[in-house]
Amino acid sequence: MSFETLPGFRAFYPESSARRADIFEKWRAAAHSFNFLEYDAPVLEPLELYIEKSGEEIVGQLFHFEDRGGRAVALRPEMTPSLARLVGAKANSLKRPIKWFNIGEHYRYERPQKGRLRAFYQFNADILGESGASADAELIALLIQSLKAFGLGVEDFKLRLSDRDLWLFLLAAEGLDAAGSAQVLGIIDKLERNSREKTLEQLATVLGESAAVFMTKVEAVVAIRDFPALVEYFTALPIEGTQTEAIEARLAEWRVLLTALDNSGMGEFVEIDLGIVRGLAYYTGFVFEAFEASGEGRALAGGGRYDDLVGKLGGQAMPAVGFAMGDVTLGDLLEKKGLMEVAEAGPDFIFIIGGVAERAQALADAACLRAAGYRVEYPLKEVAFGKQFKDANQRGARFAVIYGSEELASGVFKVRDMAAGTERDYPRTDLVALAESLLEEGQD
RNA sequence: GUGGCUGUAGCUCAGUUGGUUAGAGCACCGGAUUGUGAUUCCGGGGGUCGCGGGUUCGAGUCCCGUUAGCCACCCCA
Repeated sequence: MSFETLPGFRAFYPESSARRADIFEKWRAAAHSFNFLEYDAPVLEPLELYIEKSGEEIVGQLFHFEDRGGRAVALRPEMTPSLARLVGAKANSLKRPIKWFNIGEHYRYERPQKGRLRAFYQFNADILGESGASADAELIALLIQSLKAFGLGVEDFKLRLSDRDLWLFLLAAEGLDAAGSAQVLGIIDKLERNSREKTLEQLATVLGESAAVFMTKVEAVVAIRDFPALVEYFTALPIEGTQTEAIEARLAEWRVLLTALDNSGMGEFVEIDLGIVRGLAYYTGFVFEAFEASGEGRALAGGGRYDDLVGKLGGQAMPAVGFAMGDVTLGDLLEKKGLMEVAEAGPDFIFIIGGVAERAQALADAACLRAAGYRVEYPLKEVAFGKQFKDANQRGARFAVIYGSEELASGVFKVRDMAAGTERDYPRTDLVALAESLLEEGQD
């Protein structure tokens, strides 16, 4: 009987494990630099948690089953519902703003394809308890920094920024209620993927005869790329009274957001693009997605404001904004750009052991250096000298230390710098101090 | 869930119109090599040719099914 890895799941041999560790380290370092705190939640959750957030349709996309206690459970497909529950449960005692992040594996029962697997890692970051656009700016700055940390620049990726609130003004002007608006946003979300004819057809089912006129408005809005044009378009809308003030207020929020991003040095990555509205209906304000600069591929990261969700899932209402970044699309991009760290570091020291008699001293020294935190390797069986050096070379050792009868007889610590090819004797005094100076300064 | 393409050693691949015991390079292990590493030489392990069925005297090769991978659609939290 033979077994294979389940579809859409990956095994991590040391090389890919090293790459994954590198990605996690950079994500974590970025989050820490913005003073986000790490949290975690169960991988297995009540199925109901996801149905409550996303509706019954979600069940078909989940790994779910009934546990032996008769509970309907699911492997987490995303982090946000768990986060909302955690925060909601302690809402009154948590210092705000709450800035939290998580790096964890998520599971979705979907057909694997380019940039999408069934098990993948996500970096989630959220700011809760602050409704102002400064929070959106802080979060977006973290998102951009998290990508820059890999050496990616403006020529590699961009962040497409949009706003569902602005869309709602437009839709209200068309006389649409909440349900109709949600429907139209769903159509706009697919604008890029569908033909103009198909989009028109879909709009007509909601708007009837005004669909064609509305379509031209949509095309004008989606073409806007800079803030002055955005202001011009929305202040010129034929809308009166309190709505006009609301639009003014909304544009002021935009100003706060864009100014903060410019001041943080992130402005160059941001591109206004109201074509982004994001699929599910719970987003309430700014929404954004990061893409490869060429526009190819799936989104590198996506997020937005969700001011109503915590109240719905956690009981206690709380404004929130967050993003998620996956390891699969990012890994593909890093690979393509040649920015993927490939190998795990080699050992600091490999011991070359002459024979059974010399092994005792080598083991004692290895234990000493290992206790001090150095990476030390030695052969587990008796092997010819030449082979040991060859092996040390192949394993990428920084230094080889020779344990032969001559060295032990004369009481020296003979160290060979594998890269330089130099070899020197050192007195057998403080090995840890010697190791430290060798690794810092090398061998003269 | 739907469709297209592809499955021969760990990896990259060869394998003639269907014909005996399925090969190469790389990688791995051992040796030449009992005190010095990237070269060289020799040897070795590793395959139910993705799996199942069919056609045939005979199938890695042809046909059907299935499974997995890749890609696209649906969906994308």
